[in-house]
Amino acid sequence: MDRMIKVKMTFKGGVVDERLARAVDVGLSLVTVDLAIFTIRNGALMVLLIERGEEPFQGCSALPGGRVRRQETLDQGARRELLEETGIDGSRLHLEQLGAFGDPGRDPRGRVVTIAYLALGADLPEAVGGSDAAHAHWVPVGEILEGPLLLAFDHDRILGDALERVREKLEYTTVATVFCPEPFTLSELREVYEVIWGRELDPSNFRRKVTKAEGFVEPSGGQRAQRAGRPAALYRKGGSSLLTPPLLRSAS
Amino acid sequence: MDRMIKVKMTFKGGVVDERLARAVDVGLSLVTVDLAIFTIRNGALMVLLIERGEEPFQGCSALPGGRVRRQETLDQGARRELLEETGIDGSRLHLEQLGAFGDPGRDPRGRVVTIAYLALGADLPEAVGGSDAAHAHWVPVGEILEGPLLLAFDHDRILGDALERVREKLEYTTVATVFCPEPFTLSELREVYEVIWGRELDPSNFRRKVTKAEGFVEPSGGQRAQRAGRPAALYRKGGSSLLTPPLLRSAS
DNA sequence: CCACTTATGGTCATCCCGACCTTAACTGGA
DNA sequence: TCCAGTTAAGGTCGGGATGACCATAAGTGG
Repeated sequence: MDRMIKVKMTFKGGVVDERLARAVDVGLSLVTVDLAIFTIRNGALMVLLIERGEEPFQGCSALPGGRVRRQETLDQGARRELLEETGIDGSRLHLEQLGAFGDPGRDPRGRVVTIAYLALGADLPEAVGGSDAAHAHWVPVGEILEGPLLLAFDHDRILGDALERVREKLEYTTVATVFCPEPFTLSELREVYEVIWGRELDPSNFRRKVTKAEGFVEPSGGQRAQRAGRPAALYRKGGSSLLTPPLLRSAS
Repeated sequence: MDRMIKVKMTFKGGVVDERLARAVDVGLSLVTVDLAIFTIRNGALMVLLIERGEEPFQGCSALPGGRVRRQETLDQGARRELLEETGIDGSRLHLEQLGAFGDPGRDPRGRVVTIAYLALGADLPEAVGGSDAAHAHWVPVGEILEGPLLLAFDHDRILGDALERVREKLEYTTVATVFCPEPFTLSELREVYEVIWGRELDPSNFRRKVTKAEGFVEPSGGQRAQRAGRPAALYRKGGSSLLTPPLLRSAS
């Protein structure tokens, strides 16, 4: 480590050329954030994808994301990209780091390490503003993971990890409430679990668990008429973030 | 992004100077891996620390780690650093990514994003080989988090996150077995939980849970005499990695 | 007025869990 | 040799959580 290393790099139009590769030999890399943004629409779990306008993977779908800037934390970078892609400020939204993905070769331009984030929200807008997100659209998660559509880079893997993380989070935390616009009914909250876990839950037992768990939901008063049937009571999210006891997905 | 950006950087002796900061404006960063390596010795949870031989934080204790090389995955980089620092090949060892830490200012030399890893193992050697690890030593975790010893960079936070991750992992996975050299007794496995959770568990109830959980441990035959008392039966780790039902830390 | 739908609440057997007791098996000292 | 001490192993028992299921409430539209 005592020798002098000189590196000269040239960037043009976002394309990082081979000279970047030499820089990587001393530990340099591009660092980006990518976002797996989930919401529930029409009874399905949707993820926000953009259509890439440039190489590599031009025309492919990909998770939204971008480079981390100099003065910002990784969380701030994720929040900024979220705002640019969806126009959401992130106050009524759950955001957490998923992990780092940095296999060499995941980006043909050279070494790029991405920090993946998981974002969950209710009622995220259909038409997303911002310059980068001109071709952003919501896609059902089921269609991606089981269909022929392939995502750019290693975004399939990131999406798969994000989905598994969400499923686990529903068991041990109260995060499911962020999928529901307030106030919400217990049926709406139950639908969140059913959609994300892909199986039906007993309405009665679900109600018992949710109302008994301290700080999960609290009655907000009032009722809401459904299309049919008895009106449902309304609830707000409670103060707890951890769910005790947990609501485990059982085999049955 | 259509303009041409030229960056010239100079590195010497591992010190990244201010010219790196300009490179960061286009998304470049140093990427490192840091390892929180835990083992149990003398009834205490220990973490491997090194003494830094150079600025910044010269003389401070820090988690072992280093730069990610060009051709390796993040996991491979972590495994390589692990081998260099401990001489352990990692076959009888649990290694998983903890997360990325990249606050600007966490390293006074400039923007450095580190991918933190969690490593758990049994019987890790006291004297660690390798050039970088001349001053490596095991330190009880309790002394660090509650004592006056401050770690370099943001390694306090990484260590805290790693500790919380381990505590959670014991609840929902069978990873506790990697702390025990095989074959082990159920008392030895119970001590793992007691040391990491910082509370005592009922031996009888612990035995019931562990032996009933599918694939957690399996009898290996034979017994081992203790210093006093009835000899204990020996077990090996089972085939499951998920623990169902989980072994929750309760309030009582 | 009735069929249908959804919400809400209750029952009941089962399983899990924490607290506690009992017995087994071995060590070491009187 | 006998006994106290120690650890392992297994059982009991009440409370709580859970899943399966049933019953009633309270709306809708015919």
